[in-house]
Amino acid sequence: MPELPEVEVIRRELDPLIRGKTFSKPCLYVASTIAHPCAEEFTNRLQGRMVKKVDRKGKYLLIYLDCGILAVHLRMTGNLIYADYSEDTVPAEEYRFLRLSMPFTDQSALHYSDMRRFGRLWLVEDEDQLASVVLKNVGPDILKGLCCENFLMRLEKRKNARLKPLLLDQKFVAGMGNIYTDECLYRCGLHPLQKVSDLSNAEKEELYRQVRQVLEDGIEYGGTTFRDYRTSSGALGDFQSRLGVYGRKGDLCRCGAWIEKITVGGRGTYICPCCQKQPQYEGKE
DNA sequence: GCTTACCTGTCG
DNA sequence: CGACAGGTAAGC
Repeated sequence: MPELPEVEVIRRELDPLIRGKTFSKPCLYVASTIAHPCAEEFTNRLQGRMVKKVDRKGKYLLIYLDCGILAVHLRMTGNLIYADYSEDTVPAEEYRFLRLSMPFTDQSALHYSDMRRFGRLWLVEDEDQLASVVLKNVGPDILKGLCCENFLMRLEKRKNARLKPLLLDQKFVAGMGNIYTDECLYRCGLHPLQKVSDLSNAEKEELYRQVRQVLEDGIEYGGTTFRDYRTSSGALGDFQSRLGVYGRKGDLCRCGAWIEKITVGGRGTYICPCCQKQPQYEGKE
């Protein structure tokens, strides 16, 4: 479900809600939800821990505790739900796919629900373990640790890569997913199968700008709700109304051409065939 | 690289 | 009924 903007919207909402709260005993309904350590150790060690802040790297939500870090990856359909029982605002529908409940010592709780069960949580001891166990294949966060020079250097090392698979590679840069990658390339007028080596310097710099801009726009509009995405208080995103190509096969582009759907790297991919020209490569393609 | 696997639901 | 879904890891 979520890409960087959705996780960031959740982070901004969740941080003031749970900062300073202390976890009581969690209740785990689906053992596979916990990636590290084992289920029993996870619940034992989370109990009694106090939330210091909620952070993020790429698509990982990082809940810093007075001792250790709770990391969450929502994958496709994961949802974090904040519930305050003195207000009772969360609709029962949100609890259909409940996998883990993490109550606080007051009358509130953080729940994890996940229809497809792909999402995972980790509880690690410190930054070192976070880096080696959770974030070992995660590159710089696009909106945090990535200046233009760094981005251009990284592109230089991946000259032969095609744009869409590269942007989706979290080790290259962290945060882009299927929706925002398509939107980004559409805005740049670049075809997803284009190779890095064919870009001009100006196009590379524009790619850097748009990679960041499309994510910032997504955050500004509260994320994209295509199906399951909700913020931690159950709100829907609004960026879906501002998408240029994603999910819009058959619609008209500004230029008057029909938006098409193709497959790139096994992912459904939306393009304007007029604004994003198919690259013509010689030989074996 | 590509394919498969992990899961469950929805849409055509 | 098959195809597909916002993600990633593993195995050719």
